[in-house]
Amino acid sequence: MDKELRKKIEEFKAYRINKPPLEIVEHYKKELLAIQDTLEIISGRWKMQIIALLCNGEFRYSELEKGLPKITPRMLSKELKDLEINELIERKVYTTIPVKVSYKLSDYGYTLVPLIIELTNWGLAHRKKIMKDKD
Amino acid sequence: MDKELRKKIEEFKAYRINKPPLEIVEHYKKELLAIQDTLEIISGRWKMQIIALLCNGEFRYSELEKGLPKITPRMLSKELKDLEINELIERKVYTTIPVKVSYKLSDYGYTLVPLIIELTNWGLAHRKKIMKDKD
DNA sequence: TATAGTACTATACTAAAGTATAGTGTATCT
DNA sequence: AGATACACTATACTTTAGTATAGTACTATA
Repeated sequence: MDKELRKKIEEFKAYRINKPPLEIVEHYKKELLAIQDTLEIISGRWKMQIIALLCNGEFRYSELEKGLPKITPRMLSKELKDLEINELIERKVYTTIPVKVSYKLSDYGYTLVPLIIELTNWGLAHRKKIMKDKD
Repeated sequence: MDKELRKKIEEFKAYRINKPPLEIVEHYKKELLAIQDTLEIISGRWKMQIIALLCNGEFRYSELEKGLPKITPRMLSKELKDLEINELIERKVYTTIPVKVSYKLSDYGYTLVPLIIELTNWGLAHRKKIMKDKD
């Protein structure tokens, strides 16, 4: 465990409160809600795969379909709509014939980067740990 | 958007690849899997609430029930089992009569701290943004 | 012998997330 | 007139997550 992490944990522990369980949950209510909000926005089978694609450029609907061969159109359009509602991606319609629609990560979408890095790092480390524990 | 964040985003963007969609998803396969692993471990209605409680001390099964009045015993014991399997929490049995069982966050569990902080901060900022956008 | 306390487990159900498959609207090309 | 391209939408279904409610195993105390 590196020094940076230790420090963060110690800082975090400084906020602990010594109260009965119900009061603790109440005390962290706002933070817990924030966590659930975030998780709702990025969880699910497809959200992060779509975000990963759009981190690498602007793609058309049909290109996204090619990148995710197992997604159904219903799911793809629903997920894109959700991401757009949360302003993480931008949808642009080209009035060519036939129409083309392209999607890209918005500047706001890129604010997810630190979170994406943490999710990735923790997951990679966890896999290593699980493997090591098996021996 | 602060300087730190900008820097992280620029670093992140340096890893972008210019390839067809299918190859991009393939290229980030390992990282996407890691993200899904992490999300699976901390997602759901109860996981973070339990973790939040256990960040603040050691609690008995019945105390956790009091902290989360709406959880069913089936869910509570299932979630605790999951968290224990992933070694995020430690279960200790006191052979008193009647038996007492207590749970606490493990040292490994505390490695989630940076992630918890990111999830919280992003969620709080997002709520602010959504509120501001409404005006 | 019956009741109570602790930490659960079992069974059946409902709700949410995701899948399968077919169809729509617009406009060009053959 | 019919086929094709693109970006979806509609309906029905299955799977997973979570809920409701009752019951178990152990032992002590009344």
